[in-house]
Amino acid sequence: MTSMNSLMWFRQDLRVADNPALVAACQFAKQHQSKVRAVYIVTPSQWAQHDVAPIQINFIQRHVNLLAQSLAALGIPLDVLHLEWFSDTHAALNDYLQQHNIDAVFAGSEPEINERRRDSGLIEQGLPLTLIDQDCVLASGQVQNLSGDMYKVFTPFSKKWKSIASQKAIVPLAVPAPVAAALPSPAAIEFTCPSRNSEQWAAGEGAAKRILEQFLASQVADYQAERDFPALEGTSRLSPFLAIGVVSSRQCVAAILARYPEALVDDTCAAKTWLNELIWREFYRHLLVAFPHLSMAQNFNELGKGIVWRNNAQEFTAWCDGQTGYPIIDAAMRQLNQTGWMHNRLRMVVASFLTKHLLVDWRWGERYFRQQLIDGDLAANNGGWQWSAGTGCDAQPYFRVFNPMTQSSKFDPDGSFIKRYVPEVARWSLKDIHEPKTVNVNDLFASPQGDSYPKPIVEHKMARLRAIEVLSALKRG
DNA sequence: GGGACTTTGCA
DNA sequence: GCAAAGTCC
Repeated sequence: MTSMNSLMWFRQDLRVADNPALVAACQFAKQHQSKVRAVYIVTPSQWAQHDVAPIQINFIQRHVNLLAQSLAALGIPLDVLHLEWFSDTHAALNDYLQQHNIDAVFAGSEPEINERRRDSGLIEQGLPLTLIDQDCVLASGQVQNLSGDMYKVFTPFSKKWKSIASQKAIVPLAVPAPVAAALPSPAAIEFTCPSRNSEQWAAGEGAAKRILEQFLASQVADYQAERDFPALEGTSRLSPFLAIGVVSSRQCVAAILARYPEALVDDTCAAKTWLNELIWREFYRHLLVAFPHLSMAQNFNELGKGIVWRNNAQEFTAWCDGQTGYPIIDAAMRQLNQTGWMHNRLRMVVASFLTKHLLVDWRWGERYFRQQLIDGDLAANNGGWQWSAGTGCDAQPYFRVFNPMTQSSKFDPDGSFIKRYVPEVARWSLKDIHEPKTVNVNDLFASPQGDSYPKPIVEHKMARLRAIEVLSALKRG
């Protein structure tokens, strides 16, 4: 005899609110008057291969612990399975299903190729797994151009996205009702993985909800004006939560619509710029599903294969360490290294500098970002890097090379962000901070301890022309 | 400070 | 024909 229990398998959807797979698991159990269990699977080797940042792993661990508590209140026990690779999942889940008389497994879909292969493999091998689209407001494949294909340009995608979304009720799902008596508070769970303290970030669905509400109440209208200034807290700072699904994009869009009901149809809406950022996220996820080679470190645009990267290892290390001699670049990289997060404007600036000025393969930078970022997300990270390198979709003309000096004076005009992370230049003039001299007279300020600051690693004008020449030669064929 | 530098998808 | 997170002169 079978007891028809159900299993909720949590992955990148670490929340009990607006979680359609969890709701499905609870409904299944209710129909069959049976029980619900939940699992989270830790795969250190797979994560290492995917370059998941230790700080993100720590953030996930904190949320799995909080999730276990929330689920206990609903009468759902959470087990954490420690495996190594995705390929170990089938055997482990099969055992688990037998052990607990489980007949149905529910999980939210994920866009990355290894994750999708794992899931389709499990289904082929007979695991009773039901995947439910949950990581986007509009599921991959639902936003198509008139030829029935995925868009390759953001603006028409976003227009179509809004027109479809405006026809739909965007209503987050409630937390499911308890399925059984509350369970005792679960024991703390620790992953056997490299970990790096993420306590600088509040954790939990409640914290994410508060950040979202506060941002919408007081900042979203100024987002367009303030989002480009790293010294300000002008961005939502929700990316770490979105990346692991502590908050869903549907919750974010619904929260926008609660305050700005016209957001999807009125281009002058105060929330439109931030809404567009959420649509960028969906765009990149849809792209990852439509073009699986993006998950495999390949150029979106075939032409990218022809770029002869310089790939100078010392220059790459200087970039990673924040020692390029361009204060804006170094401040940005040090923010990443010290906090596990970087302001979005600066992500574009440093990516342009690495790929264009230094001609280092965008994959090197993309990988380094994933290794450091608390909000690491393959789709968005890859999309952003390829956009910067000029190998991506939404093609920018190849001669667009960010000028680090212009970007510096435009977006950190008083140098306050730079000085926070590059104290060596604190006493420099603003002009020198924004336009570091190739021959560095500021060495005079170096202290006897030797905390001098490097001269610019590359001269802008030469590097710009060099990058444009490499790319234009490619276009000429 | 406005136009030139460009390619490509999309309607 | 329009647009695309820029720079240069």
